[in-house]
Amino acid sequence: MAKTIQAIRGMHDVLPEQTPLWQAVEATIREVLSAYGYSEIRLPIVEKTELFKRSIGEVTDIVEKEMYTFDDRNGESLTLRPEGTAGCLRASLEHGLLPNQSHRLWYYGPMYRHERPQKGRYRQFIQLGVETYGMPGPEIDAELLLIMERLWQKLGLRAHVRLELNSLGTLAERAVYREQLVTYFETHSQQLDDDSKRRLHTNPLRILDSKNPALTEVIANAPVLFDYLGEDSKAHFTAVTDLLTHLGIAYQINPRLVRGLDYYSKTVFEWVTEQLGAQGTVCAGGRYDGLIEQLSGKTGHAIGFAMGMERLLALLENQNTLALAKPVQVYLVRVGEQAQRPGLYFAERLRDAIPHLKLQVNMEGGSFKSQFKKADKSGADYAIIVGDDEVAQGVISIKSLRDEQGQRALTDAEAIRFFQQLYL
RNA sequence: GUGGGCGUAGCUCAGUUGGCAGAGUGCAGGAUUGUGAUUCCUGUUGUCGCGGGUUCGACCCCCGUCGCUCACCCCA
Repeated sequence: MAKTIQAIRGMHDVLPEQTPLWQAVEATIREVLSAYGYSEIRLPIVEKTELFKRSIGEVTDIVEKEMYTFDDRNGESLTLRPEGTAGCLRASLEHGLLPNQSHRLWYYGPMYRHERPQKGRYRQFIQLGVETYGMPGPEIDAELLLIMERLWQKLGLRAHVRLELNSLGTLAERAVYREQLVTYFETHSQQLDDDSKRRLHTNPLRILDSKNPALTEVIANAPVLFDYLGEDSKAHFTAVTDLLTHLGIAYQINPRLVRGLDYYSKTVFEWVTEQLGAQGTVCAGGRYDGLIEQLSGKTGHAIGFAMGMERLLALLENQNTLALAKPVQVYLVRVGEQAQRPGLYFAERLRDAIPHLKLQVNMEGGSFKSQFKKADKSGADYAIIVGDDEVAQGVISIKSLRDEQGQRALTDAEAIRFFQQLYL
């Protein structure tokens, strides 16, 4: 058993038992996004390493130690995408969707980060990404949150998530604040733990988010980012919160909310839950106006978010709010030499008559008993029986597996009509 | 990268101060020569994660290793 090849650590199979839930969630997501006029964009999973280094930030953990990077045959360094924003923006710039245009886009697919797996954190994980370009005003910030609000409600998860909100200001404003913050923490460095001392040089804003209770006091007395924001940033943030209030979306301002990626500015947000242990962030995002200029040299506006699908599914597994599709509605049992071909032919006629009918034909053989067991296990509503007796009499037998309707013998045409009335 | 817990049948898990490897479930067959889900009977599944050591003897003790899992870090 140990010799058989296993999946790569942190990369999981979604088994048939789980796929109906995934499909239901995916359908709900498409429904909500299309209600707001968003278009799907499909992007490569591999990009040039340089793209991620330049957009995410050279000194972030993702770039420093979590990327799946390898050399192509021509010696060029390539990387399995650790997130979607950079690739989406790259594609949009490359194909002239930017700048000076507005777009509302979404994508869905696997991302890769070489981290130690734990609950809600995997090396391959599926993200839904939503990105919008060309809209500087606070209304698009609010629209993204409205989309999520609507999605939570459709999924029956509204009570399980909380919206936290903050503004990081512009890159320039944050740089000034960052300097002040580093100075402050340096003068209090004897009160910092090892992790925080390390962050002082990598990502000092992260210290504010520390889980160490010993740091509560130092953090509480630290300079507050909001005081360093310019008039424009403050007005933008106020407008966003005002819109949310009037649209009836509950939120909490979290002045210590700091996104991990370098490119964020102004509005940032996280939807968090208490139910997933340490990985409580299910959906997060923010504005990244500066990244467009960074990658293209031209100014622009962008805001988006990403949602972790495995985390969403983990939340959903405790619920029972979605109607899941059955893989099989009707199961056809064939018994006896004379019944094999006629059973198969009838199945095709039935599929012609009801194209979306989910009809499975038993080909495993076996006794009546075992075929009925499989019919029952398939979850089908009805079993169709084609046996030698039926063939001799020119009929098809139909038996309900979910109630006490009993069994009936019908001609082919009657049987087709019977199922048409039920499923067409 | 660091630390804790756990690896026994397809699945969920018992097990013994070191002495023939178990149950439930699933699967197959039968009771019912053509009828599932309930009931009863019978049968079936193992390199006890892998490698080494100690021992007359190791699923059990020791060392190493791999995997899973949870937490730190970080993030969706």
